[in-house]
Amino acid sequence: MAEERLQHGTLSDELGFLLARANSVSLAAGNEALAPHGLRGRSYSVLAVVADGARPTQRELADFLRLDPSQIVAIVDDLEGRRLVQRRQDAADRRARIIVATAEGERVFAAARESALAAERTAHPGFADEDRASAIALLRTLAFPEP
Amino acid sequence: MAEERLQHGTLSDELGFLLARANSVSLAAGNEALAPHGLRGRSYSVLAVVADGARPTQRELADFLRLDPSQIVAIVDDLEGRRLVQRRQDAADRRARIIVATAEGERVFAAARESALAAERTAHPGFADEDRASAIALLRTLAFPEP
DNA sequence: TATTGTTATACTCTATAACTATA
DNA sequence: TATAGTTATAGAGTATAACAATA
Repeated sequence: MAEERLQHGTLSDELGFLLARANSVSLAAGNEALAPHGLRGRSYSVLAVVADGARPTQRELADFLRLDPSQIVAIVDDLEGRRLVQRRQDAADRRARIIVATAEGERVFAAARESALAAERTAHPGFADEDRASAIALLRTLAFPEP
Repeated sequence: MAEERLQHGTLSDELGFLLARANSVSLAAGNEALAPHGLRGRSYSVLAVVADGARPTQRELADFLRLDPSQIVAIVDDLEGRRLVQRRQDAADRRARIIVATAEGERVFAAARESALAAERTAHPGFADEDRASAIALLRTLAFPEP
């Protein structure tokens, strides 16, 4: 197969390319696993933060997930329309909306998370459990670079 | 800042989320660095494979970069229009087009690669050189999962 | 003045299907 | 029948600017 021949080129030494390809593999598997729950990668991420009880504002979600605030509006509109999350007024700052999960939102998230983690394992076989912790630590340094 | 508080949630244990965020950080820095060369992440990747002398067909590029064949058409059209690559007939299979770099394409790639690697370093500070080799190895297993 | 959420818009990327020419 | 490249189209994701309410 051609892939093997091309794998030894200069691109395979670039973080950017490897991250893009690994993300593509992961996202394809993730979207497929999340579809039965009516979610995609982005809406799953929003629901995950909210179901965690973090009570984030939309702005905090945008910063954390690296999505534009206007994208958060659309995602929260969708999730709210399906009664999975609610917008609450922030008592301290009346401009801000705090997003919380409904009981149904927590149930959907718990089921979706099972599917997502299973998909992660099948999408990345040969990725041993003992590697996982160090891999997560490494990816955190790439995902949250220190200024 | 809110980011620190949210960083301890369940999402930060998921490969998919960390890959998506790391890729977002990397891509933003990469696109900015490549813009002066008239390239973006995807066209840079195509040019990189071709400038390597790999002589891939468009189908091989699609598989390797995980882009749809129709996307390769558009990217090669763009690069060919700017005289950075050429389409060649494959003598063995007249359906296939082999993509090769022009001398100008090799020059543009060499300059772009300098910018891309520099951007990689600034986008991911605290990512020590001694870590890099093992990180690359790890990301390869995520980017090219064994079937 | 600056920030939060919102609306609007344009552009890029992704996914699919169909067509042609070759195998 | 199947594959390589191409065209077309729709949907998802990204980026920017402007606005009202509030700080």
